[in-house]
Amino acid sequence: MNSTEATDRLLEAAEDLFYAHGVQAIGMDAVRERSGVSLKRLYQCFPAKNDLVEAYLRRRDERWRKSLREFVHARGDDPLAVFGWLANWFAEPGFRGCAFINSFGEFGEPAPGIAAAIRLHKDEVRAYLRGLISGQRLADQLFALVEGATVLAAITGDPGEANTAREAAKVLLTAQG
Amino acid sequence: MNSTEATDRLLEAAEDLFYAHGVQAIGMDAVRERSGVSLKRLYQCFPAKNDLVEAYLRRRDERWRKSLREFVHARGDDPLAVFGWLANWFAEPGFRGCAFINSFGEFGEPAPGIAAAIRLHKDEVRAYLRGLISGQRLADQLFALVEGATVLAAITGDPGEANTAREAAKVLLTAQG
DNA sequence: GGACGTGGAGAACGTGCGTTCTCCAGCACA
DNA sequence: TGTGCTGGAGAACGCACGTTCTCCACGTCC
Repeated sequence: MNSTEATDRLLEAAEDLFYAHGVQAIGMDAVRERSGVSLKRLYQCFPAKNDLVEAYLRRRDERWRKSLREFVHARGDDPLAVFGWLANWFAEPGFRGCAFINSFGEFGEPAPGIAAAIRLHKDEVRAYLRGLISGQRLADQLFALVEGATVLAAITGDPGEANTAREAAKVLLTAQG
Repeated sequence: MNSTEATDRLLEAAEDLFYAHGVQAIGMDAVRERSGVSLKRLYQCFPAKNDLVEAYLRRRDERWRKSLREFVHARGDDPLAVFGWLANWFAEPGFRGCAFINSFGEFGEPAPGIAAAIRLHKDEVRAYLRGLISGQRLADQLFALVEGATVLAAITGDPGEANTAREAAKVLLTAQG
């Protein structure tokens, strides 16, 4: 197994475990076991756990936004499609809310790289919405709805939060679009 | 010092520390030091850390909602006042987002009492908004805005998220109120 | 005054975990 | 065949922390 395949496997395992159970609840040994990569190799790829966490967040950001972008693009870049994508996401088995919000809660004072990854993700999503929607103010309003729906769906376990947010978004788009 | 004063001091210290740094980052010894209550007494009042965490959340829920309720009531129970209160909260030094969302992120699989306290808080806030706003659907939409603004203000550090949400709320209230 | 219960200070214990170290099997190469 | 290198398995180390235990000072009742 070469080094890039090892990092791939590690990131795959890390994402599954960190997202499902929280970063702090998962030890390096669990990542090793799940990935099948030895501990020695693990520390060659990621010198410390923080590095693995940061890489996990950055990779998840890329994949998450790509999935959203493609879904929405396939629907003619209709801003409301964002909420359709959310509905699917919330209904997935194993949905546990936004990995970045969860990580923000998990680390009182995150390591600089981790804090940066969290902020970057939100900045990127905001930028995406601003590109999708004419009117920066309107885009930011929809962004708040997206975040609120995600948090509430995670805590209450009700995927219907996506529809609530979607209806609000529709009103906002109609009134201000 | 009698037992009720000890629990008060403990809860005060726990809230300060848990909210500021996260629950996991704070050891029982830090709570002891800050409260001035001996470890023995601490474990008499709260047999395990989980019990202290749960009590912290339940107390914070009561105080948080009381503060919001009174602020809004003093402004004629205007639903938009909710967002004025948020703006004040976000601008407070030491604001670190919603303690319940943070705790949800912190514990992958929370102890049952803690999970219940988190869910209860959101249920209570939702119920409060539904009482404040005619139209359950509209109240739920505003609830999503509240949660989204809180999360974004915490992560970006920008208290202006309250105004963004407020403007959205105004449009929703006008269109559907 | 002397036995006794109460409560505090802090040591001690057990465990989990991030990180490093030890040891060895397998292999390339002379 | 002997020699060194690579990488894996897993033990070991150090530390943090939840929880319990030890010891002792102090006040209370016979």
